[in-house]
Amino acid sequence: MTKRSYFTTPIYYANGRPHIGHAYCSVLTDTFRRYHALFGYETHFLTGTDEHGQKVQKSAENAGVSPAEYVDKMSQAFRDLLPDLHVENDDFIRTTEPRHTEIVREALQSLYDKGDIYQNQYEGWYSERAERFWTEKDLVDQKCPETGGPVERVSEKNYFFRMSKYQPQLIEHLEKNRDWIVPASRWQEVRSFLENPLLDLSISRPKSRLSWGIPLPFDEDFVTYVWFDALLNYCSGIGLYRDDQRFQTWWPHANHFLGKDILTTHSVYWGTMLLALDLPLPKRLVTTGMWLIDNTKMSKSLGNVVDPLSLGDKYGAEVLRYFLMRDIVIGLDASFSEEAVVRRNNSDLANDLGNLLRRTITLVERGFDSKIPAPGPSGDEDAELEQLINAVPRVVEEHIMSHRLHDAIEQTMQVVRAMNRYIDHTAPFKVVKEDPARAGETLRHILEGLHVVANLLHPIMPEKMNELLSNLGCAGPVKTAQELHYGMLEAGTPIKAGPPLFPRLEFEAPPESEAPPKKAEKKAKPTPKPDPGDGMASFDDFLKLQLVTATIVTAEPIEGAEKLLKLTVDAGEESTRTVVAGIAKSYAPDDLPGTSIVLLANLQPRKIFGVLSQGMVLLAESDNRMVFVQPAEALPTGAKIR
RNA sequence: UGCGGGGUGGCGCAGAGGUAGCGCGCCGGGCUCAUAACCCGGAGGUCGUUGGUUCGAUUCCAGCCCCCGCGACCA
Repeated sequence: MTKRSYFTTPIYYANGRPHIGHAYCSVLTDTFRRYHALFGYETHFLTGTDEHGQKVQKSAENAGVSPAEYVDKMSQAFRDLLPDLHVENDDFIRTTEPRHTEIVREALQSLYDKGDIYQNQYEGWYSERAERFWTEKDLVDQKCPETGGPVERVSEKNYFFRMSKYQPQLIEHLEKNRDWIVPASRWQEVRSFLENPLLDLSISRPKSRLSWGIPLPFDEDFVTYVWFDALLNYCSGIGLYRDDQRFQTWWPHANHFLGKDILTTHSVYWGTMLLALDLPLPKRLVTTGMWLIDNTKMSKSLGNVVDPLSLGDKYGAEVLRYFLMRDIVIGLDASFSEEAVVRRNNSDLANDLGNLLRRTITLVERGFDSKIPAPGPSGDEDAELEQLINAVPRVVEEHIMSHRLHDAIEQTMQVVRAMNRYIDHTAPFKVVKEDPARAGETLRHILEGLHVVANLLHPIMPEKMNELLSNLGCAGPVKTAQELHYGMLEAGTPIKAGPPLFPRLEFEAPPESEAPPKKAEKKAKPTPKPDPGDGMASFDDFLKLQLVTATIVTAEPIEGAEKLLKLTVDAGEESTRTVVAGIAKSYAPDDLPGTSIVLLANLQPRKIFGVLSQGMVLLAESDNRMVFVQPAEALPTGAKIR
């Protein structure tokens, strides 16, 4: 029976540029695909971009182009990243392609026909300004909590997917398949999520508000929203409803790789969708952790987004791949730093592997006319090394099949370390003078070991390992790991010396951070992205702030909040404002009325603890005490501060 | 208060019911074929804390403390 594996990454949302997280997931999936191929599986690898939705529509508007033009460009950025990272995908799907949209419509229609999609009135408070609905609870003084703008009661048609109907079946599947979700802790998480009743899933948006989507086949005034649009790519991409044989070939062997942040959508939403569609569930969900930057989540607003392309340029795609695969345990978070990349390159790749290759080849060049030495007398340590070399392919296979990639790599590198020990102990560089045949035999052992190691690391660093294999006089990697064993190199084959395979790298600290951050400072919130212009605020920047004097009229605690007070302030306007301030630890509410303060009047309103705060009170902080900033003498309220 | 993830030698991380491992770094030695690489030896941990289950827990359970992410205590 043919062994098969079908691999997917999430389709990436075409509303931002690729970052290290995308690169990681793509490389990880690619690595597993290559390992499975090495272990005798036929493989198929699909990735792509998710291109519909509000954000894309809006970004396109902002950019002054059509959504189609916009996503063409963004999708290309993701597509280009793949070859740069030596990712070899078989297919790249875009959710705007007819081969996808048609399937989505057919799937929706079939669910509609069987009654799993139903229409219902959705009633809520719609904020024109925020372009979204709020529930009664969200509202603040009957205003939009985000913008402070008006909301209106809107009742509109909406289509729902009967997700709740499939909850028991999904739970059953989960219980019967303990290994459905990797790692096991994530399986637990999903199970506990399913202990609460599922709600049905809203899957539509009226075209009047969102035109950039796939129209519902049974109601063209609506487009489908997110779930059916995006998740179904995993099936449309392999021929669902179009090429049954192809679909049957791959779908039962689906391995979805995904970040832990989208586990619920993939296990619960996608799971129930498939049950409703009478399709089998994917074989496995492999949930990855996140790369943290300086122990903080990477985010645009912090300005710590790591660009995989520049890193690839700087250190080489394959060094980056090795780092990403080696320095994180699948499912756990790890912290990313360039320094760590350099360290990993130098210790594992340059010192251990590259240097071993180098010294071996030099010895073969000098003592054996650059040809693989003929077998010679064996010594005490030979058998042990041979055994190790022959065992490692199966060890790696076992680890890979249980998604323990870091163990697989570690075990492979152990062979390299063992060979460094071996070459030291057998000392061919010495022995060659009195017993060339014996020296040749020891070198053969190293070359054979390198051959096996190169094949086993090939899924992680395909080009570098091809180079290594070519140094050993091999045309390329083995077809499958089954044939991989000690003794595959032919005596007399010319070996080729090349430049160092993995040069040592120097870590250059970025110019800014000459002082490493102190431990004590770690607690401090990361500072927001510095302005491009050297951290200085321009005069114009300052003028944007409307600072005025004001007087506190009333003050009261906020229920449930420890540090917050709700203030009513008079800023010289026709009506007073409500402002929330974090001063409950420093001031008693009763003492506050009449206090003059400085108010930042044009701050974006924000709902805090159910109270809409319209502005910010300027405070100075000292010893954890918050102290009002006040004018030096009494002024009328509303006086401008410049 | 909530949800999730953590607290293991100087640093970065594995691990798992039976008296702790890996890499880096550090100290001492060796080698000279090699990319200041490689090899040998060494120092260094009461596995956050307190109870419980157990013949036995760092590994299981409960409480507590601390850290990180998300969220309503940030405006």
